[in-house]
Amino acid sequence: MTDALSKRRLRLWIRLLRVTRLTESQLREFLRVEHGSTLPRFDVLAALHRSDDALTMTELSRLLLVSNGNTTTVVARLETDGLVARTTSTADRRVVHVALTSAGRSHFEQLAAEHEAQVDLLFSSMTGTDLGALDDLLQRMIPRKVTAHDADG
Amino acid sequence: MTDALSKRRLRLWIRLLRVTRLTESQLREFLRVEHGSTLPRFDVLAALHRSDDALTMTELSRLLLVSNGNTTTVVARLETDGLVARTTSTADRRVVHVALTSAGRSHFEQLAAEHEAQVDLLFSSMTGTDLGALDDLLQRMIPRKVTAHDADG
DNA sequence: CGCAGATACTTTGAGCTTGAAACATCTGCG
DNA sequence: CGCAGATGTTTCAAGCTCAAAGTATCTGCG
Repeated sequence: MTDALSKRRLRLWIRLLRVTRLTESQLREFLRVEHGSTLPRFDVLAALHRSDDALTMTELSRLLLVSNGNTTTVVARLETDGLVARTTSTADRRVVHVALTSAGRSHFEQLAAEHEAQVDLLFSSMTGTDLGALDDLLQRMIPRKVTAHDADG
Repeated sequence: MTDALSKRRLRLWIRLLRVTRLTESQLREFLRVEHGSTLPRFDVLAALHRSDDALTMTELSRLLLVSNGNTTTVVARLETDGLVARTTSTADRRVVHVALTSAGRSHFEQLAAEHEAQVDLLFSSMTGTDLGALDDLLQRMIPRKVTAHDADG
């Protein structure tokens, strides 16, 4: 019954998407109402904070799984707001280093604590055991790259 | 160790988001390259197809977890392309019924089969047992609505 | 050195997405 | 009946997102 399995995989994907969207919409609401911010802005700040403050545009794009053009616009806005600073690399003048400003750092640290509390609340039904099991499953769920050739077979 | 649990929940959320984004980007690519279409278009067609072809704008928005304004624009485009039809309800003239056209139906059925195959491929590492376990976990993971009051406590 | 291709980033055009405001219509209370 | 508030949809402004095209710079081969 390979057929049934593929249907189950599809249903699972839909369910996964649903949980993700509901969660995202809650977090978006939180960021907007409490901090006048957005998810993509938060994501950029989080990536910069986690990496001890020095990422290139390309690294940022890859970490966040978004296009390079996208990163440009979000970072540009954050720069306007004084939360990050862009500096052209001296070693390679094509490269732009993006770092948190001190304002950006303190802004994010405040945000991050509340964000973690929100996530904790949203997933309060998940026990330690659940988390372990789910983590294990998601680890193996990472989708393999599908090529045009795969679909032919 | 409530603290550690909240950190684990946060890590789990990040992991979940990552799997979802990777999958979405693969499916987006598939729809774009193979069919010149997009995920939101597919989602609307899927909802209409599943519900035996008669949904209002509001029902559609709720099913897809997107704003009502968003639904308007996606449906408008699908209508332009002749894949769906809008008709004002006679019982309540505020209400718009959206249905697949026959072109839309056959277009979607073609698409759906290939989409299911893609998902099957993306998650080919997931066994029947995995699916059962994950399904169970996701069921309980559905985030509870967080209110401003919750965060105060 | 010189130039061909690779790499880093930005710009562009189109579509998606949101929340809020505007509009149309309905429902129910008096 | 009449109108106040609720409900369904669209419009709007702003921001997000992508892929493709464009610009700047670098690297390595000759």
